[in-house]
Amino acid sequence: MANKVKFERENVVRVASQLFWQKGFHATSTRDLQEAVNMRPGSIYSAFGSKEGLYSESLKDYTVQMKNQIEGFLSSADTVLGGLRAFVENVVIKTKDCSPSAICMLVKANSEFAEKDSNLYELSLELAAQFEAYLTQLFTQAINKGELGDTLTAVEYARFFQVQFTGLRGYFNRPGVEQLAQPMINQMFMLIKKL
Amino acid sequence: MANKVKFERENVVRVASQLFWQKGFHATSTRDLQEAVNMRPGSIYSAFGSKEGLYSESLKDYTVQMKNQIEGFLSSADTVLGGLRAFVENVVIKTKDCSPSAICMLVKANSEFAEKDSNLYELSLELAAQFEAYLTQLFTQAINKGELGDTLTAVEYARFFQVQFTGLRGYFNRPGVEQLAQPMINQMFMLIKKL
DNA sequence: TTTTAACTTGAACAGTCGCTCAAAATCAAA
DNA sequence: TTTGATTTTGAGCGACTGTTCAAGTTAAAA
Repeated sequence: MANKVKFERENVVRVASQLFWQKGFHATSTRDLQEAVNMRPGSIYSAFGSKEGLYSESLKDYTVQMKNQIEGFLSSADTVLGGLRAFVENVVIKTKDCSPSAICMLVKANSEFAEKDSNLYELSLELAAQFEAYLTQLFTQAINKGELGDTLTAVEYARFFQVQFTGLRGYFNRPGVEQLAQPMINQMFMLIKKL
Repeated sequence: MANKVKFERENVVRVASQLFWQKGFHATSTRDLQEAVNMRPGSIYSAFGSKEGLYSESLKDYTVQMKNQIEGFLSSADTVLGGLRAFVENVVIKTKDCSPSAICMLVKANSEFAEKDSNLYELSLELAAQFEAYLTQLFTQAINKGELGDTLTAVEYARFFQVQFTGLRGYFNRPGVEQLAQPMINQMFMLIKKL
């Protein structure tokens, strides 16, 4: 005794995620979203509760997608560092045209939500902490496999990676510097190994 | 035969700058600004033309202030690198409470304005390019003074500095990681010297 | 086929947005 | 003191915001 939902929740979230990533939360209107996901306000609000609810689900999905992407590169690489390098190269170099922004959506979120007690700010912190924990796992593997020395702990490598990665993505969020990407990524991984 | 303006343009821009830096352009309403600078809409609009005009002037002022700050640290330091280090330490560590955000306002601007042909996006690019040119000057001095080798060119040092600095500021835009700041800054300047 | 709970629709609400402009206030020059 | 150009004021405009909900549509269960 029911009617079935006519939209695929995964697709809707993915489309919303792209729009939010591109324009940011505040500059994306609910009418922008309605058009992008082809749903009327009532359906959106019954499915996600609010604009904030949809953003929340979009940001969570973004981090899942990012981890999936890393897993993909890891599974077709000989080493953990090789997988991470392929991931960084893909994000910084190859997706310049098809990605809504060079800057990580998590970083954008952390930058946009200023009030320290807002739900979305706290969500961005939580997801960033999860991602750091995930990276720490990967660097633990890299150390155990002998790819890296143990002058730094895994979490220290993870922090260093994040600083470099965020810094690079910010730097390449502009036109005309494409040819600098590969040498700077080479430098980044050279530094990781020499730390 | 006239009336004189009753506000000090510099102060108004500085206050507006803090608010924009904290909340971002889209999340700052003209009524927020009116209250913060204690001016009525008519006065603001006759002085700055639009919300965008006031933001534009605020962002320009921000970069001037940042350069002034660097000049201050340079003039009371023995070396260029020492001055830059004092600046970085001051920004990342000491201003955690009194600064609207750990993240550079220029980086926030570059991240917020997605449309590549918008005035404010192009302004953020222009100011970032100016800042890179300024840093390049400083690293040219550092090389000439023998503080750094010349395996990298001045502009390459400047790019490396920006990536590190932006990455660090992004990483420290969260609570509970304060004690990591000094070691990571030490690491940053160790790397610059060893490049 | 009828019933009925679930889903979709889109007009519309109350509030906020960036911004305008006629009127009032101000003060240097005449 | 009068004049008149300039600045300040704040009510209010039209557009847009996030969100609601009564009415319409759908399809599984009876």
